[in-house]
Amino acid sequence: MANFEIPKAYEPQKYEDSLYQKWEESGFFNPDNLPGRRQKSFTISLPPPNATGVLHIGHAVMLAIQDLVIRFQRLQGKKTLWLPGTDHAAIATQTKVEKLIKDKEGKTRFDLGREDFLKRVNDYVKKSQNTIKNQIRKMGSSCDWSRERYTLDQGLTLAVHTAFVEMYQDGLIYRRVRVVNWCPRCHSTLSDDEVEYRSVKEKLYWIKYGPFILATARPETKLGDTAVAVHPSDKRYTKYVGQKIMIPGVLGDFEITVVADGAVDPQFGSGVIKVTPAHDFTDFEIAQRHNIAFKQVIDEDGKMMANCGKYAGKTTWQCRQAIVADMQKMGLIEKIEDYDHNLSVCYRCETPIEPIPSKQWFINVTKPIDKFGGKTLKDQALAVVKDGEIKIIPDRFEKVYYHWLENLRDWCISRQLWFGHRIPVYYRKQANSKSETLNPKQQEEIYVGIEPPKGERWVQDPDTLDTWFSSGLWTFSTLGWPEKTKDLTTYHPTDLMETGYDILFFWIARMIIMSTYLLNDVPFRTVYLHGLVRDEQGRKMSKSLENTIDPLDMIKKYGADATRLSLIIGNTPGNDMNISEAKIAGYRNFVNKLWNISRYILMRASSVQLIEKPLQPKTLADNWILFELDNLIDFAAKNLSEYNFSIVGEKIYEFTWLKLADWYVEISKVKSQNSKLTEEILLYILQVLLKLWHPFCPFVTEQIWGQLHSKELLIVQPWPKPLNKINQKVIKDFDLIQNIITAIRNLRVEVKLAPGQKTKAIVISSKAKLILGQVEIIKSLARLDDLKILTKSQKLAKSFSAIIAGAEIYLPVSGMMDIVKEVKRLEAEAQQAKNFISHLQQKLENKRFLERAPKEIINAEKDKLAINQNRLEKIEQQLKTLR
RNA sequence: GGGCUCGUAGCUCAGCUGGUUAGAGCGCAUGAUUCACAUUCAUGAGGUCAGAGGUUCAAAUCCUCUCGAGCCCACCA
Repeated sequence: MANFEIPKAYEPQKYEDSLYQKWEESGFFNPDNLPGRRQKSFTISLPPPNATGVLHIGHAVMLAIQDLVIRFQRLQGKKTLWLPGTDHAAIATQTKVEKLIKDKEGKTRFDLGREDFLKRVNDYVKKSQNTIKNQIRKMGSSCDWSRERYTLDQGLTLAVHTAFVEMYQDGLIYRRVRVVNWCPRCHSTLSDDEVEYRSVKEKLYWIKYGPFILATARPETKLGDTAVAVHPSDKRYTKYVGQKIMIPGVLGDFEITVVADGAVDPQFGSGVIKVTPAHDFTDFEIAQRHNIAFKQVIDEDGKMMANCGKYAGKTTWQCRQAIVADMQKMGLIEKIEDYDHNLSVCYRCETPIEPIPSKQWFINVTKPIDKFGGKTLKDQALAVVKDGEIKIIPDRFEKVYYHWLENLRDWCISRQLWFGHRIPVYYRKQANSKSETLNPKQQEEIYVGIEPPKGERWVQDPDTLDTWFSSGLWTFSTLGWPEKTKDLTTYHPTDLMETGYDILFFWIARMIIMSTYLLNDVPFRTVYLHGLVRDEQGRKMSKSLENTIDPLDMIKKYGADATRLSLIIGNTPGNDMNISEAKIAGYRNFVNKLWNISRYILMRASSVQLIEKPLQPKTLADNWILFELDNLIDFAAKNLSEYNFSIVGEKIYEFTWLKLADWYVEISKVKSQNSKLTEEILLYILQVLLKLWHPFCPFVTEQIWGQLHSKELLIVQPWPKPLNKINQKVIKDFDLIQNIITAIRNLRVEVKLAPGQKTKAIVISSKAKLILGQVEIIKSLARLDDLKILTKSQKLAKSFSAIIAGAEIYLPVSGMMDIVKEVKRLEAEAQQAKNFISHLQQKLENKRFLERAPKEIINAEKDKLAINQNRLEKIEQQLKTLR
């Protein structure tokens, strides 16, 4: 016995923080400090959480998976870099701070002014940024904090400006008036992807429209109508096409043009639509095709403009009520129907979107780029996935990606937010201008550059860039781009991008677009998409349902290792997973089991040391467990490098608990097995197992490793190598021994023997020699005081029996025996065997089966038949004896 | 309207490119506690693999349809 004490139960809270500190101090999170010669690099860019965020279960999955991969690759001898950072998340952060100020002081950002407001936001970010970073540490994430970045820091800002200028110079960034998604609350544009849809019950108004009757969900936009459109082949309306018609309206008659356009569905409604070019995307396009004027009637606050007469100043909703009432009075409403409608809302504040015309900056995704041989941004982004330069897991998302890209329209990148990267564009104010704050967008003279231009009267564009513009550069801006740094050449392209499928478009696609254009290279080789985490009933977690699971609570209660295991095992890529506290508690139990297995091994070892020399297994059990371990090492390495995490976790779990703890450890307690070799084998298995488990549950494994008198931490150990010495036959042999033991235990329960009570047993088997060799083990694990082994069947006194493949087992009767019950049990078994035999016989009599099935299958079926026929025979003999 | 995922024991899920008498964990039942661990151990009950067709010697696994749950995309007023 070793002369040290290990606590009976593993208490993660006692060790985790100091272990993390030890790792950080070791410097091994930084690839530059890793020991040994490491040629290949392996890089992951951490998807940067919002700087003001707090760790939620979604982050926890992401961190668990990425840390698993990075730790595995580190054990594999790679130069591993996991680069962390935070995102300024322009719209999310600004919205959050605006709300805080509104709630506390009742002020808007406009009350404070740009400068003050930004100061408040930056202070808030600074204050809360450490929260998320420390929470990332709590998960055990082995990321290189020395390379940590923030999307608004100096280097990344330079990258953003450089990217903008380069794209502008290549003509890929342009400014134009178009109808854009406008959030009246944020007071900003949104990209198409930042718009979400809510299905709502609304009204559909059928209105009389001059000679037409048509339906609209938004009668207030009638004030901005300039045309009516019908389908070119719709004969009903041909006579009107090209005409200008006066339409009676609530503000008097107004003139519209009738146009024919393919966008109209003649089957739908009356086949006529009113065209409001300024406040509808389709209508804007129709108007452009037919050169129709547009009339803006809704302003940036979502209110009706001065040109709307008595409706001016009303919100669109108020205006709708008023205008409908007025139209009803005028008899212009034909009917009103209930209507299920998709309402577009802002993805950050849920405010309904108003399409309004506005002059904004866009990225042209369909312009041929000279230096790429005429390929467009779209083409390039499509090609790298189609050509397999980037692999998406699971691959079904590749289709989703193609579909999105193929339908991508120009990306609106300017935002009227204050928080974010200011657009590096400057306008020259006219010298004679009186106004101090002249709207720069009306100026003609423009300068686009990384640094502000020299000279007088230059005013910077007030707008900021879409937050996804800067995160699109994340994989390389964090490595020093636009400088040609050593990090950039060493670690880019990154190897893995691991994130939720919900930001495939927002982020993954944008990164690919930006990287293929700016670096002429992919940002990453593999994309692994995880699913959403839901509650145990599969519901989305939300505060209102009170079903959220806070990973920090779980870490406190069950430990980071258990939390990680529960998020990885049973989780497959692309599919949502359900999680419950019970599941986490289950893995807490497992972690404790691993702890106690180690405790047993360490306490029984006469000297604890790393096993470096090759082992020579002696017994059947030794050979068996080492064979299983060898298989496990290979299986784990292969599948982890292919990103099959769950199955690997399950297999190591099965090995640890069901094979090692339940069998080998129990066998090692048998007196006859008590040898120095057994101790060494146990130590060896432990040392291998800790390495295999380390990527999954780093804390407990590192803590146990600390007992093994290793010079170096577990985190930088080499991945284990299989011994490759073992004979396959041991599996079958050991199987028989296991089955005999289980069968006896089974009989003991059947017979209601007290667990502590020893009994006698007789085993009849052709493999008597094998069994004889394991007699001590069988006696011990099955609690026998005597085991008789016979080769041939012979007449025995009445006894309980278990007939298994390869052996007959008899338990002599002590006292009275319920013969009727025992006969019943055996008859049931006989019947089962008969059914199976006839099933096999049918199969083997089928000519087509014999002709077409592969030889191995046929032979396997024949073997099964023989075994079961033999078994049936034995059962019937026993039945005869009993009767 | 287009596309995708899922439907296997009471619950959560494994079962890959078709070939075991369909598995695991939790829960449940019975029993066990000096001897690493009750955050434990032993044993057991529980499923015609959503339904219907088809392909095949062979289908939970491949194809078609139906039903049910959910997600994504789309300019249908």
